[in-house]
Amino acid sequence: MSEPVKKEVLIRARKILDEYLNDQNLRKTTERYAVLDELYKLPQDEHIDVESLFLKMRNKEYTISRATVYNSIDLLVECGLVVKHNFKDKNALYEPALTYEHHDHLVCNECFKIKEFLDPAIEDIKARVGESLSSKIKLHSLVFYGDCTISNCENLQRKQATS
Amino acid sequence: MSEPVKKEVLIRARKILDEYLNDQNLRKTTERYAVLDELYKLPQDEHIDVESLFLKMRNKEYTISRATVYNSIDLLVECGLVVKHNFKDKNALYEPALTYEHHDHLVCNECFKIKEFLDPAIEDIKARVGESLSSKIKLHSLVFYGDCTISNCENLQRKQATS
DNA sequence: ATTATTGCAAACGTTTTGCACTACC
DNA sequence: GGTAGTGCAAAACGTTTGCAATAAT
Repeated sequence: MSEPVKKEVLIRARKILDEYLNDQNLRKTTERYAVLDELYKLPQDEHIDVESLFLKMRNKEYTISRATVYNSIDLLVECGLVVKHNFKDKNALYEPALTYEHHDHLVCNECFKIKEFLDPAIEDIKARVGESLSSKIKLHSLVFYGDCTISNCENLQRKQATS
Repeated sequence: MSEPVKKEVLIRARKILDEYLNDQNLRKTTERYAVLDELYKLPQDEHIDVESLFLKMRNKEYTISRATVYNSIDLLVECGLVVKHNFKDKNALYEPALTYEHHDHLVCNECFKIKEFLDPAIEDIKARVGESLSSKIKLHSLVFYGDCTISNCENLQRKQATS
């Protein structure tokens, strides 16, 4: 299993949030930092939805409301500390933004496991398209959906075992 | 403004639906063909959501229910005649699949206009990623989000005029 | 005639909102 | 002390579901 983000990254993320809240004259509430912490504690390839994050936090020391999880996570997306994904047909999923290089996602059609990849050619496409359609492209979302070709995929086996 | 799909394409689409319904032993209801027709009447770069399609059809000769629009459109996606998109934060949007070559989308951050593009390098990325992550990639979704660099973008002006 | 499909309205799950209360500045 | 932000519950929103009525085979 992949490791959660290093402590230094979390510290850097907290600092960025500090600055953002200062700049925007927003208040430094414990809830905002708590949501940041929880998201940055996720293992590398895990993506979480708001409801799961809410329940997870409720099961710990936190007393936080659903509405505040929604508000805080939106704020974290705005200041670039968290990335929001809208994969096919699913609720929004979130992951920390500072942790690793920018990456894209491959969703398995069979077990729904999400794998990450990085292919620099996407930047070339972005440059060409931005040029030809007169747009300064800020963000992209690239998702592949495929069938696993590993003969006994552990994710699929685990999924079958539980259903 | 772009033109709607040529009549030949619609005829071809209807034929494919015929065959699909035959093969699957499903019934040829007027509603299924009506939804297909309406979607294939859209101008090239227009994408529509279920509610708008439902209202549009209700305002015409059709008497169709929301549930049937949902059911029919799902069926059309399954048989490959219609493509479903999940752009950031928005409801699902649909467009006819047979009309033009496969293309991807650039969403304007300012006016939300959706432009289409085609860059073959995406297929190279797909091949590399499929190989390295052991997946037979079937589908992809590539969306760029950018700021328009056209000095007086007509879409933006139109939007500002109405707000 | 049989039964898949429809239309409607109610139910569902996620997200947003309104408002009184709380805690940050 | 003033007000941004919270918690809660209700509302809103897109979508799905159950079921009786309808229409395709």
